[in-house]
Amino acid sequence: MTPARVPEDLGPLLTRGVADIIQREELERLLRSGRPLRLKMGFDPSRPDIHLGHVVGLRKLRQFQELGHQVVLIVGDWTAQIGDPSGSSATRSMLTAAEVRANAETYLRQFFQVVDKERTEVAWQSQWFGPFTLADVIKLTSRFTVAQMLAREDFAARFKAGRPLAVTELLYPLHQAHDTVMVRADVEFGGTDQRFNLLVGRELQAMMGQTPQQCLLMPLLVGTDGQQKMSKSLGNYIAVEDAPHDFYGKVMSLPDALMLDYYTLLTDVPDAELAQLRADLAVGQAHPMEAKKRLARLLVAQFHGEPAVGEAQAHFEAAVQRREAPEEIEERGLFFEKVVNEAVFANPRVVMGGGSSLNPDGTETRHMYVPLSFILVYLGMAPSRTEARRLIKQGAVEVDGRSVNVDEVIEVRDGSLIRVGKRRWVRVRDAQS
RNA sequence: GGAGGGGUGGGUGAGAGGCUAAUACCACCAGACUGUAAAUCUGGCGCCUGACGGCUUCGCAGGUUCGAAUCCUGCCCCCUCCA
Repeated sequence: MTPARVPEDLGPLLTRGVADIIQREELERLLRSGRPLRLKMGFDPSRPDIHLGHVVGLRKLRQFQELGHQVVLIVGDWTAQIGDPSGSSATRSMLTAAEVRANAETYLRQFFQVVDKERTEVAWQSQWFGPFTLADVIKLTSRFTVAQMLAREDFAARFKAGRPLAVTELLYPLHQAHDTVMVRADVEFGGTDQRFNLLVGRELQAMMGQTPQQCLLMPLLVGTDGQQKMSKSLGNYIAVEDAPHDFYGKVMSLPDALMLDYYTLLTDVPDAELAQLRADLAVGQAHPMEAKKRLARLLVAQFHGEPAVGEAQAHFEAAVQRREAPEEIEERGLFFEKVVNEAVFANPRVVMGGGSSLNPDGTETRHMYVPLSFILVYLGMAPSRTEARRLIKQGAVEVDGRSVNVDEVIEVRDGSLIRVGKRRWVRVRDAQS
């Protein structure tokens, strides 16, 4: 086994993007020993999409790999098939074996965008939990007391408050600890919210005669809302596989206050430079927008490659900053005649109509005269006429570059361009059937 | 098995017979401003109606009332505590 490289300065590795290390001295000692370490990280295959929140930890893994350490990824397939009644959140449903496999595949593809595949071992939890019997479960659980489990603050809080706490939830940390024992982890990586689970791993290892793993806790990345941790269920996430221009846009929509966290946790921009940037931003020397654009470029490059950057930024500048109509506008077909008929039927007192006019080049253009609110609903740009009217009243709608009054009967031609809000555009086509 | 608490608009959560299409906060949508989809401010946020106005909503089904999310009955579901 080739020994791991030992950097002179362990500082950056162990401080940047690290919230806490349990037994830092011990971890340093291990790193200096040159022995390749087994770095454990688990994942839940019920959520296959990797977002930037996960990337924080993956980058840290990668940094360790660069020194020659080995990642052991635990696929939580067994747990995922059992389901998770955790906390107040809706019960996570059970997945079938096939779903788990498909999700794992997706996950791994994204995982290896950051983590080095050559230095990764993938372990499936069902390898050891598959043959687990009730006797094994009892043996495992008998090593712990309820009081130990209640040491976890959120368990204790819920218990004390009389809120539900499922028995299986108490088992979760034990599963994870057992995983640790099975792969003989030297270091386990996880978010700060995983602290308790990782600690249980240490205890179990000690009981089993293994050296307790060191725990590397990563800060939780705040999501695009600027409030809560990034998570798929909160919808405040930026997925690794978001299309480049979407990805770029989402980064730009981050509250300014979050920028430096993202720089720190997700890029390699040196600490000194970031300190300077922070100072410059504070006194107005640096422009927040420029700083954020740079962040967006760095991240797009990281996940989509350098070539995608220019296009993503150009798209943002045109669509958002200059509010130009996008290059490609979605076309939606309407059957003009039918729309007119139905609109007349609904509002017999309003004068409407349709027809076509001759163009200089001899072609014909069909058009119709109908209240705009109808058209917005037909186009799916508003869920109801009431909502459509609201949008129009608020001045959010433009047809062929003209703003419109509420329920004015307007001319819509085959090819008309309709804009709702700042960034929803549709080109109307007469589908004629 | 016993006792108690609760189900309200996307979420949290007020309301306890008319003043309530239903407080507030969050989310969301729009507008203004700007440096962006940041921040801030303003407006909106059931459906139908050009508008006046109308209609349908508070777990489900009935009932009492001139009038119910609010009271009664039955049912379904959730939670807590004691066994």
